[in-house]
Amino acid sequence: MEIFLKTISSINDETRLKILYFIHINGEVCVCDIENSFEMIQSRISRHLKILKDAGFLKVDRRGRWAFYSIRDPLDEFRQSILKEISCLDIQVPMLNKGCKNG
Amino acid sequence: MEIFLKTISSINDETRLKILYFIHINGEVCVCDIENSFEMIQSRISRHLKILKDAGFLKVDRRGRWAFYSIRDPLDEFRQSILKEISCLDIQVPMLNKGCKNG
DNA sequence: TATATATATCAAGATATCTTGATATATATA
DNA sequence: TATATATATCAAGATATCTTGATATATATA
Repeated sequence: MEIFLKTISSINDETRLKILYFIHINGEVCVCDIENSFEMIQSRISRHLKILKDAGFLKVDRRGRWAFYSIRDPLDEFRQSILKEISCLDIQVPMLNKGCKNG
Repeated sequence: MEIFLKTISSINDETRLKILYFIHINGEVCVCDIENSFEMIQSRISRHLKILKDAGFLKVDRRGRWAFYSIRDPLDEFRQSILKEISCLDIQVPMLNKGCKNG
């Protein structure tokens, strides 16, 4: 129940839906890529990424001073069905705008 | 997007999950059945039923002075997958306690 | 070693959601 | 017709969530 509600509340926010979809179509990105693409302040992005990660949608890979976020793989069937549904929503996300000189 | 968020926010609440699951296993029930089974005040139940109905999970059938709520049928694939996931959660709901002389 | 960069976290104010109690409306019954 | 019952809706206070700006931490570079 708590895990289910954590999963649901994580996608109950327009900003997080956009971030999740953005990562879904762009693959692995770092925080400042999202920061620059969406033109949102970093603390806001970081907070939403943490929520999506804790809800089981994202994983992080820290390399150097960067944190690279991507869709967790494998994703269980329920989260997959959610992601599929989100993909059908015609969400407007910005182009990827790499904001830092990473690898 | 708005419809998706309305669907998601409707299940982002423990009380509504319980009510939805309760209707799922008991079939058609009226508001006072839920009121008596859950021992919650009527305005609270009414509000949550409206949210679940507006989100596409429930339908109402008004007969006499009663409003009978049940799972909307047919239910689209996404809401079905949500309902299926909720069914696996081992949610504790009270026994059906009919609180009014209907039917 | 000093500085710059990337990220995470916290506090405070703003906004949204939930619960309760009061009230309005519609229908059934005396 | 008057009263009781079932339900919906509203206002107000309580609680949760979101955004911003400040700050802490870790790593890379000069």
